[in-house]
Formats: sequence, C-alpha cells, structure tokens
Amino acid sequence: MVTVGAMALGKDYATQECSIARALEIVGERWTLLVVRDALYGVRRYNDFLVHLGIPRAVLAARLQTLTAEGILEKRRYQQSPPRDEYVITERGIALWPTLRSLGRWGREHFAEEPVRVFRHADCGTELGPYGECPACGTVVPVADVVMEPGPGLSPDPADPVSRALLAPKRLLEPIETGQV
Amino acid sequence: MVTVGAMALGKDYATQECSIARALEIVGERWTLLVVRDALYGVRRYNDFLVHLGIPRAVLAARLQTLTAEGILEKRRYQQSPPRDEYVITERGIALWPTLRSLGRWGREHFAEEPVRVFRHADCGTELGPYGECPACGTVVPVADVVMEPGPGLSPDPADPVSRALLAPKRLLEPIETGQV
DNA sequence: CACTGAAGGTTCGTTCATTGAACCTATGGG
DNA sequence: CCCATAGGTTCAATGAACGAACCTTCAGTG
Repeated sequence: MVTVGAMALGKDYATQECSIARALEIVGERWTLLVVRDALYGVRRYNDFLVHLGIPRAVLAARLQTLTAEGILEKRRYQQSPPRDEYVITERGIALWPTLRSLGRWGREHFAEEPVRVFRHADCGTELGPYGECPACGTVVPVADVVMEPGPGLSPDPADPVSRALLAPKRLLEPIETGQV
Repeated sequence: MVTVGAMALGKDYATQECSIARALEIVGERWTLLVVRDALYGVRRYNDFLVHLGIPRAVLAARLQTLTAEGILEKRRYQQSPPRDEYVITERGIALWPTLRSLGRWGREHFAEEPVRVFRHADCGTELGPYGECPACGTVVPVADVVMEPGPGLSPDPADPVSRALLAPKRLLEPIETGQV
C-alpha cells in the first residue's frame, strides 16, 4: 500500500495557496532533497543511494517511488538479466539545482566552517558565484556545465564507494563510477 | 523538555558531509520553511502564523523555538503588559530568500497553473527574473526592495486575516497589518 | 467587581511516519 | 551446490505530528 501522486505528505499543507507549499508537498519530506542532490551528483542505483545516504531501505524505496511518480526521476532498465533498473534525474529534477545550490550555500555560509564541495564552470574553471553564475563569463551556468570537486572540509578517506568516487572532480549529472561493475 | 540546538531532527543526517544536509537539519523539518516564508512575508506574531499556516499549536511553538535558537528568527518583546513577543526574521533568515524563491518558482513552473504571488522590483515595478534579478535594472534585487502582490491564481476572498492582509501589494519584510490591533 | 476575550502558549491521547533488522527473489560465478 | 549481488518487502518499535482541551495574564466593558 504505497501512496503515490497527490498526497506526498500524510497531511498536505492544506490551506496553503502557495507554490512553495506545493513544492514542499513533493520534495519536502525527510530525505527527499538529499536523494535529488545525489541524483544531480550522478548517483543512479538503489544501492549507491543506500550506502551514500545511510537511509533506511524502505524509506529509499518510497522516495524513489514518489520522485518517479512526480517526474523528477525516471526509472530505466539498464540490464535485462537479472533485471536491474536505475533512476535517472529528469529535466524537472534538474530544475531543482538552483534551489539545492542556494540551500547548500546558505548552509555553508551560516553553519559550516569550510566548503565541502566546490562548483566550477567547466568551460573556464571559475568557481560559481552566489547565484550560480560564472563571474568570469557573466552567464548562469547550466547544470551540465558544472564541475564539482572536493573542498577542504571533505574528509579524505570516506567509507562508502560513492563518496570515494566523488573525491575526483566530475561533472554534475554524469553517472558516477563506483568501480564495482 | 524541548530539544534545541544541534539536534533539529530526531536522527540527523549523520553520515552526510554536505552543507545541503547541514541546512536541511535546521530547516528541513515539516513546516519550518513555511514559517520562514511567512516571516519573510512580514508575519511576526504567533497567532498570525497559526491562522495563516493552519499548523498545530505545539508544532508552531517548537518551530519558533528552533528557528530562534538557530538565529533565523529573533524573539522581541513588543509590549510589556501583557507581555507579548513577536518573531522577527534575522539576516540569517533573510539569506534563505533565494532558496525559497527558487523553490517557489520550481513549484509554480512544474505543478501550478497560474502564479499565486508575483514579485517585483520596488524601484521599477519589473517582475523578477528566474534568478531573483530585475531584468530591467540588471541587478539582483535585495529582499527589502521586493514588492509582493497577488497573482491570478490567488483566491479573492480568503478566510484568515493574514491572507486578507496579503491581498494588497506590500514589500517583503514589512510587518503585515491584520487590522486587529 | 465579575465577565469576556485576546495572545501565547502547554498538555495529552491518537495517529502516522521513520527506523533498523530480517527476510525474499532472481541471477551469475566459482 | 553454495555464495554473493542488486533491489527490493515486511514487521515491530520508536518518535513526531495532529488536534482538542486546557491554562495564564491582562485589558476592556457593563
């Protein structure tokens, strides 16, 4: 009995006529935005989400369900036998990048010491400015042209393979290589 | 027995080295971002949050506690007898505006028919662009210079006094007048 | 003086969601 | 045949949210 669609939260934000509230009904549940973040970082497989997030399996399954139903992720078979699916972020999910980027920036500026991840414009290597723009080029950088690399605040030897894969600079959206194919 | 400070969520996002996760530990709980949104809209009083959000009283009290402890709201006495406090948004809370604006934009673009609220640059009346900038002036508009007005998707005759007060155009941060002083 | 009402809460029983451990199903490899 | 991997489901225990009721302080009114 999995609830999908309109009722993302047990009780929705009923009285709210507000697109922020609408958005939060869909991505406001616990873990959901972290799943989307990982999907932007290139995580696609159930087990990779699992080990990277440390999320309970049942909750992950529910979130992937909801995100797929809302068109934020797309479930796609990547091998036939045994049948295996991966979850790939859609345009609608990619459109959450400005929100996640600014939320992360807020967290870093107000509650973290050092940056954990640094985002650069792939074309010129310049670090992104406060609004997701490239200060050198003067344009807002599309997600696919963002390179993510570890910052000084990141621990050098993480336990899970996904975190290890994210130690190397990589473009957003590009699938991660956990090296266990 | 109210928990404050470091443990905003029952179990925090423990394994996450990520400023997005840090941010979500603080503002990721149910209702929290809607309280911040209301504070940006100029809501300051317990009862105004209560009727506008339709939030359970105990939950509102807990969220105001946490947000105050994290320096996002500031509790301030506005009359002595009987003692009455209001919750005013701080710089740290105002810094969440880009996140909330982009989240609201995402919600509207993907899940709403018509805009519920429209944001304009107070100086020139131009509607804000996708990144919170004024397309006419070419600058990012500070929160205090944003005027909010109802859009076509807003119901014309809301029940609660806060929603009624928000029917008129007003600047963000400016305290709302519920007309019941 | 007694009453009423507003503001800003607290308390409490019920319901709902999250958690973590255990289990299940295909399949492929040694 | 046995084990490992990927991707789940099930279940009991815990914790958070809900909503109704209650509480306190004071101002205003008759």
